[in-house]
Amino acid sequence: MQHSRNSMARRKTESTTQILSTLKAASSAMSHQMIQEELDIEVDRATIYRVLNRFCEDGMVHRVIGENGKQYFALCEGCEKENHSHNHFHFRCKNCGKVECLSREIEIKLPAGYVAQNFNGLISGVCAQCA
Amino acid sequence: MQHSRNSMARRKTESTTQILSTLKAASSAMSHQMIQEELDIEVDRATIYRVLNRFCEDGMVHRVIGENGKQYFALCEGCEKENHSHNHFHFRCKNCGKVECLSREIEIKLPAGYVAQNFNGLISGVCAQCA
DNA sequence: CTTATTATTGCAACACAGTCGCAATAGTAT
DNA sequence: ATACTATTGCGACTGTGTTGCAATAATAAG
Repeated sequence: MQHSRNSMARRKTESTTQILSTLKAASSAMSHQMIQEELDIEVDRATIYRVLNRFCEDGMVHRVIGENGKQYFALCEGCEKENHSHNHFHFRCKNCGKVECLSREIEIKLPAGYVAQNFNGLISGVCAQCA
Repeated sequence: MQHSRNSMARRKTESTTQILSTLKAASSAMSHQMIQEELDIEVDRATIYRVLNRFCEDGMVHRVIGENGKQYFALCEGCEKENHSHNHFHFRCKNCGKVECLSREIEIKLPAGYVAQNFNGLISGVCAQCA
C-alpha cells in the first residue's frame, strides 16, 4: 500500500489506546505524570510524550501550557473537524492541579504581518471546589 | 528602623540596577538567558532568577510563559500603580524569539466561585519582520 | 568613620520536564 | 508466514528553575 508522501500510518497499540481512553475519561487536561499514574500498564515517560505529540499532530488532542511552564493535554471536544482552533482559555487550580476548559472562544487581532500559529490562554488561581 | 512585619528592605546592587536597566532598554520580554548575555557584568544564573522574582513580587516586572514553557520577563508599562492587571496578550515569534506585548486588554469571566490569581495569554507564530 | 545587621550573591547540587538515538519489539499488509 | 517499519524502552542528555550554605556587601545606627 502506498502512502501519499511521508508514508506514515499510525499503529494501534496498547499504549496509545490506554492513553487515549485515559484522556477520554478525564474531566480535565492532564500532565504526562497524571496520565502515567492513571494507566493500568507501565508506559515509559518518553513513550507517553511521543504518543501525546502524535495525538497533537493529528489534531486529536490539544496542548496547554500551565503558568508553571508545564504541558497539559486534553482531548479536542468541539473542534475535531475542519475548524481546528483552540482559541479558548483554560483554568488551572493551583491547589488541586486541575486544568479545565473555559468555554468562551476568544478572537485576538494581531498587528499587520503577524502570523499566528499557536494560542495559549491560561488563568490560574483557585477553583470553586478548593476555595 | 522597623519594617512592618517581615522586615525586608530591598537593597540596591550592581546586579539589580543592571538587570533593571537591561529590561528598560529592551523592546520585548526577555528570558533569563537573553538578560545574562546583555549584561555588562557576569551575574550568576541563580541570582538573575532571584532578582527577577523579586521584581515580580514587587510588581515592577511581569512574567510571561511562552508556548515553549519558558519564562520571559518584561517591565510593567502602564500598570505601575494600583491597577496591577496584566490581562493582555503577548506574542512570541518562533523565528527570532522576540516576545512582544499586544496592547489589547482582555476580560475573561470565570465560573462562579473561581478566583483568578494569574493571567497568561500568549500567541506564538511569526512576526512581521520575520515573515 | 566604625560597627552591626541582614539582604544579596556565587557556587554547587538538585529536581524535573522534555527530547533523542539506538536497538529490540510488535503492528500491519502482502 | 514474512517483510516492512512504526512504536517502544532504555539510557543519556539538555536546559530550566530552585535551594542550601557560606561569603560578601548594602544599609542603618552609633
